[in-house]
Amino acid sequence: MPPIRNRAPLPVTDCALAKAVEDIGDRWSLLILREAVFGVMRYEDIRQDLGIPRSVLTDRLARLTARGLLEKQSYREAGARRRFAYALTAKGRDLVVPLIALTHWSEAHILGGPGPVEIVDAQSGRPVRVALVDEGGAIIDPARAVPRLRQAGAGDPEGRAGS
Amino acid sequence: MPPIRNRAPLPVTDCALAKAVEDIGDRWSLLILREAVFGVMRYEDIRQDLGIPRSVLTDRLARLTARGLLEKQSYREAGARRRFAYALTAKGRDLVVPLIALTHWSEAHILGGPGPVEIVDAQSGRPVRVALVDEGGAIIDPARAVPRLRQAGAGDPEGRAGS
DNA sequence: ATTCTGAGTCTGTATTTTGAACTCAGGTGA
DNA sequence: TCACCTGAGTTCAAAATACAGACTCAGAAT
Repeated sequence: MPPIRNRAPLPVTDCALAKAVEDIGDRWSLLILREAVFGVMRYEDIRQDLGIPRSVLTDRLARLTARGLLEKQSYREAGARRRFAYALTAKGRDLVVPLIALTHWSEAHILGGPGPVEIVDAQSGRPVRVALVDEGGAIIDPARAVPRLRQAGAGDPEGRAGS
Repeated sequence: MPPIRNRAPLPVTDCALAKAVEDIGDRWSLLILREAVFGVMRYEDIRQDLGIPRSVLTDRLARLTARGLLEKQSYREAGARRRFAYALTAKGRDLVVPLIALTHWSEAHILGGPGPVEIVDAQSGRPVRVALVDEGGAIIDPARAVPRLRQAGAGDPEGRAGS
C-alpha cells in the first residue's frame, strides 16, 4: 500500500518545472543547448551535428533566443563574410547543472556506464558530479530529499516524496 | 570573438543526453514524473492535475513504464475495486536530482524567485539545493565545469565549455 | 560572370497532439 | 435484479508539428 496521494500540493500552472518544460521540453532544445556548451554555435554546424531538420532548427533557435537562453551574435572573421553565432546567455549557461545531472542519470540508467565525455573542474582537472547539498555544504542522499510547501508555517501538511 | 567550434567532440547518437531526451524529452513526461514524486500515481488523478489529454496520458504512461521509469502496480483498497498505480522505479526515482536542478533553474531564471515548494532533507528539515561537487565533496562553481573526453590519454584535445 | 557557402524559407507529406465521445468492468444503492 | 457511477482506458476527426527535400538570396572567391 504505497503512499498514494490524489492531488498534487500545487496546481501545475504554478509549477516551476512546468515553466522550464515550456522552454526546453522537446526533442531538440536540450541537444541544441548541449552543442552551445561545446562551443558549436552556428546554424550549419548544429544542423549537421544533430541531423535536425532545417525548419525545426530555425524555429528552436528563434524560440531559445526569444526565451533568453541563447543570444544571436553576428561577427566577422578576417576576409570572410558576416556570420552568426548563437551564444549561451547567463540563463542558458546555468542550465549546465540540470544538463549534467540528466547526463549522469542517463549514464547510470540507460548507458549503464560512464560515457565518453566527463565533466571536470577546469582548475583542478578532477571530475565533478552533481549532488544535493544542504546549507552547510554537506551532501544529502537524494532518497532523503522531500518536497515541502514553503508558505504555511505548519510542519508537514503535504509533500512526502515517493522516496 | 567567442570560442566557436564547428563540430562537437562526440556524435549525438553516442550522447547520454540524447538517450535521456528519448525518455523524457517531451511536454508531459517530466510533469508526470513530478506527479509521481508527489505521490500522485493514478491515471485519473494525474490527468486532472495536469489537464493532459487521455490518449496522450495513456501513451506516456505506457512509454515511461516500457522504459523502466514507472511500474504499473495493481492494488485493492478495502471494499473497493482493483485499481492501478504507476510507481516510480529506482530509475525514475533517481531523476529527482535532475528534476530539482531544473526546478531551481526555473525559479532563478523564469519565476524570478523561490517557488511555493522547496526541497528539504527529511532528516534535518533543512532546505537542500543542487551543486557540483568534486571527489572530495568540495563544491565547484558551475562556471568552472568543463567537458573532457574520457578516452584518449591526451591532456585537452577537445572540450572547453562555453563558460 | 560564375560558383560556392552559410543561413535560411517554402512546400507537400507524415506524425503527434488535442478534445470529445464512447467502451467496459466492478461496485453501490434501490 | 437493475440502473447508475467511477476509474481507466480506446477510438476518431481535426489541428498543430515535424520532416525531407528543393529553393532562395547575399557576400566572397575564382
